[in-house]
Amino acid sequence: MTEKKLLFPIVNTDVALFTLIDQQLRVLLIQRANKPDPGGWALPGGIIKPEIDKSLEDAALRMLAAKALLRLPHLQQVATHSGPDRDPRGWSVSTLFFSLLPSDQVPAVAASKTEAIAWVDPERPGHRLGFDHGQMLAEALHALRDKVERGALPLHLLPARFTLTEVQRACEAILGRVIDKGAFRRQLKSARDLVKVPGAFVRGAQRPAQMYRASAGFVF
Amino acid sequence: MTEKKLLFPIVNTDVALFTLIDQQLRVLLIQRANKPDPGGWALPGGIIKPEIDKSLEDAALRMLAAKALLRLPHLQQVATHSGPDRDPRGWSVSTLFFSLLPSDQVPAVAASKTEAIAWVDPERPGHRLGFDHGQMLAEALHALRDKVERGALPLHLLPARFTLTEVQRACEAILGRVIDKGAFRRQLKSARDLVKVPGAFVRGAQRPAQMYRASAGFVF
DNA sequence: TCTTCTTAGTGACATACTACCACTAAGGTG
DNA sequence: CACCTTAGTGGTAGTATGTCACTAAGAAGA
Repeated sequence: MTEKKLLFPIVNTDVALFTLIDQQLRVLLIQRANKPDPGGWALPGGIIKPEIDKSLEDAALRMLAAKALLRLPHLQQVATHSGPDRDPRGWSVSTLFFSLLPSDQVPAVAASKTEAIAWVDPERPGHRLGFDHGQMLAEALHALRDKVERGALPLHLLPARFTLTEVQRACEAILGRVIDKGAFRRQLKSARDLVKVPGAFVRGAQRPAQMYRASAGFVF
Repeated sequence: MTEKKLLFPIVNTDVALFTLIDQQLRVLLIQRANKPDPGGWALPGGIIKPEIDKSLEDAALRMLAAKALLRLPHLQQVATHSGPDRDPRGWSVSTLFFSLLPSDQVPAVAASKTEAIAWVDPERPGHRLGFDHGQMLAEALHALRDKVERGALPLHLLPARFTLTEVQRACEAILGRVIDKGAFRRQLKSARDLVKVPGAFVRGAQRPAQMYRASAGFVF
């Protein structure tokens, strides 16, 4: 570390963007093109621009929008990391968010000319993560699991219409364990988060499955 | 807002410091002496100093230490607020923490020459709070309640040795409702957070009460 | 046409947990 | 020594949850 530390802290955001691919939980990593640690893999994020961002959330959404995600259905703060050494450019503050991307919108996330992307298993990212992003990813996953464990339904991972079994599979992918169908559906009924879509069924080589959508006042 | 906005965001911390006074939950407010909003009441906090602080937590502890609190037993992040207008000095980022002060250390917190202090009911602060500190206080209280509701024991609010009834009163003060003694003590037993202090009893006009202390590996 | 297979969807039971309440224990007080 | 107060324990009932069995409704194939 030979370069001079900045006088003001660097303020940036990072997002753990989760989705489902083949009913498996995946998180978005990007391969850095720019100054610190070029070629390294990291959570998407970057330095905020006070002249255009109205908040940290705003900044995080702006940076993801640059990666072809116009509207994210959800963004939740996890924690803020800080310190003089976690970013080689100097004293930095980084607010971590997690977000859920509907599985049918995965193709909308594309690699740019300069940055490669990868959807990886959040428990075994494979790529060595730069900065303290390994720890951050673990925290984001923990926050997501905790929320689902407490009964929140990760409907934002699914298309606008879905079956109850799809909701169950999404929860199982997040929690990493199988859930009993009967008990799970009991919970779904007691919560008021789901509404039947009349006449909409998924057909296959079995009994058709009723489709549902998130109720009006649903918040994850 | 006529003054020019700063180019870099202001980074500061705020702490909702809770304690028990007469078995009631109280939070520390200070009366601002300095530049923005002099005379207004706010949560203790301030701008970090990258040259001496090693993290946001470090900065928060340093500012509280200046108010005669050398060692705080606990500090937990709640959320980070941000935006161009929440602080009149310009675009700012503020990380909110909450902390618990043992009730027997309340006298150690003293007003300085320039700043008055007040211990107020977090649900009805009485004083109008500046910035967005009203909202922040509500969030900190919610985070504390949520944690206790999920079974965490607020032992840091109590002296090093305490009775089971004192633990129950502390939880009741936080949650704002009475708790059944039988059910509460069952929970205490199943958790492994408490250890009897042999031979230590509190005597009064009734059966003596066994004293306990936090177990070795206890974390709030 | 009818059998079989697969997943949707419901219900029944045992267990675990918890709210509510009653009871005994062990001091002090008058 | 009767009585008051709080400490501490245990029991019961109602609720929530895990486990599992069963029926429902289509497609596929003999």
